[in-house]
Amino acid sequence: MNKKQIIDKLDTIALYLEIIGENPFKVAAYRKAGQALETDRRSMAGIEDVSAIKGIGRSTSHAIEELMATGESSVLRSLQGEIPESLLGLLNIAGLGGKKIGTLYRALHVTDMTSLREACEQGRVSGLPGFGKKTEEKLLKAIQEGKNRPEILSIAYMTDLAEKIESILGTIPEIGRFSRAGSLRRGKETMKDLDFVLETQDPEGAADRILERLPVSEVIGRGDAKITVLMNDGYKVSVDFRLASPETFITTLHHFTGSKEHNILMRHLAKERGEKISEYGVELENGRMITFSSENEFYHHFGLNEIPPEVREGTDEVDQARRSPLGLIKLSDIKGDLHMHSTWSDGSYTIEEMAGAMRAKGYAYACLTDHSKSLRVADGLSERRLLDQLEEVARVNALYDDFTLYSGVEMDILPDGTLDYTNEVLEKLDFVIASIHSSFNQSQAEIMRRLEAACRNPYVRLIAHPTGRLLGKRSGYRADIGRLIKLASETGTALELNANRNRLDLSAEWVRKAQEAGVKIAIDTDSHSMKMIDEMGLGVRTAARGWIRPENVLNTLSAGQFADFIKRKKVPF
DNA sequence: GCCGTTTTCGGCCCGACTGTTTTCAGTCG
Repeated sequence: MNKKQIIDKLDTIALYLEIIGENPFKVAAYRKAGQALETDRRSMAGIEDVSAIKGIGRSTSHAIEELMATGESSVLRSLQGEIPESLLGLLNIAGLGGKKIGTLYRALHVTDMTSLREACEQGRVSGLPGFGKKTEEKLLKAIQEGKNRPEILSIAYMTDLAEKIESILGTIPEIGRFSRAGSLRRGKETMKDLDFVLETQDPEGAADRILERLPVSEVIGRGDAKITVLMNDGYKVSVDFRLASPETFITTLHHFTGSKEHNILMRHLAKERGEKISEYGVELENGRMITFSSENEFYHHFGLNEIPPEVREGTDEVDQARRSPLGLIKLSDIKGDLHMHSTWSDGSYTIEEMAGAMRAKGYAYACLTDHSKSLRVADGLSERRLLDQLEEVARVNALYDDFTLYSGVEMDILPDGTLDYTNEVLEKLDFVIASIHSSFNQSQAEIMRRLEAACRNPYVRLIAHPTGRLLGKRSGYRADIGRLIKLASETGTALELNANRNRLDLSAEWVRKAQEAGVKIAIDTDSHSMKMIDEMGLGVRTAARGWIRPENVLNTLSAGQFADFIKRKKVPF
């Protein structure tokens, strides 16, 4: 059994314990043991003694060892004998937790969605202690809605929705500063809901305006400090608005950015100092409450270097930040964009317009990388047009003395493993990207043969969007990314982190492994329009999630360093 | 169930909101 499977089993045990009404700390202990395993960066094979890990004790280490040896757990088996597995599914229903499910099972023999719905319809639920008419109605509604609401939505979808919401929040006079919080602010690829923190002196008025101006389909909850609504924008999405006073804005933002696990780490740290953290501030030992003007200041108070939202996942970020600055990549480290398209293939703006926009962004250089001839749908360039394009690149370059446009191409790796241009053509270009746009259904061996051919070509400097995935839409081709990282390292080929919100390809997890292997990363927008140039921020944040440092990113090189890189021949990393 | 140069017992992160209650349990994040 691999680590992920073991963690899942520990979580399942916790769910069972929750439903049978076990001591909540015992429930939490199984979850914590799982988290402790996840935080440990070693593989299961690399861990000699699981009980030596903090948070894993006698019982949990026994369960883990059993799972490793046999794939089964005696604790889990006996729980499975006690109550039906189908009850676990009920935990997905809003408003139901272990206690209530336990009551429903014992009193009404409810075992799954169907029997719960019947019990509600027959009015038997409202008679139970702790349940009432309203609960019964809510449960019925939650069962209905659960069927047509996806459990998680992609960062692409949620970013679009967040932008719409923000454009409206900006028009509300009762609201001062506001910020995204939660998973979206941390840059997670998928999430269940949206969170915003709003600064206001008039919570009542702010809440009224929000409900008037946003397309809200239902108000789930409303209090003095927060409102929760459902917005219908194709999917029904739950959105939380947390209302904070100007003084408590930063601590509230920190609290609702999470993650929950990160907050727990921070509160432990506070507790050791005799202090207490809440969304309202930090309560000192003498009882005085203090607030902060930035999150940076908040972390400094605890003797920590700043921890960006992207790595607040409750792993070891607090320990790391205590030792030294995390040194993660920031948007301001980016000096150029190495992947963009113009009207010569499928872009919407001319070469001159795109170059001007890149320069206006403050970049020192950019690479023009239109599509190659085989990508007919994108009007890929023939050898003739590609060579003609060099003249236009030279003309545009002559316009600037503080910006360099490099000539390049995004060349297709064909299904048979050959490349779309000969080396005689490629050697005339400054920067060659290779990527797969066809025959996604090939076997892993065939896909890897293509990627290997590209890596071994002396002119290919970068593999773009290495997995071909589209978040929430398609999983990509069958690439073995572990193997690709080895090939990239051997051949000195960089790997892309494509910043497009629909791609984020490679993912944070994979770029982290690439960095560990010494492979350089290029964070590119793959812009087809001027607006898309701004997607760089999301790419950088995804890299930060993978703990990427600027020195491992190709497009953090200064103008001079990048010019040298272009001139040099490929060598292994 | 786990943990400890404050402790081997008694804590375990903290608060909002809802619906059920007449002061609080359960759920959620």
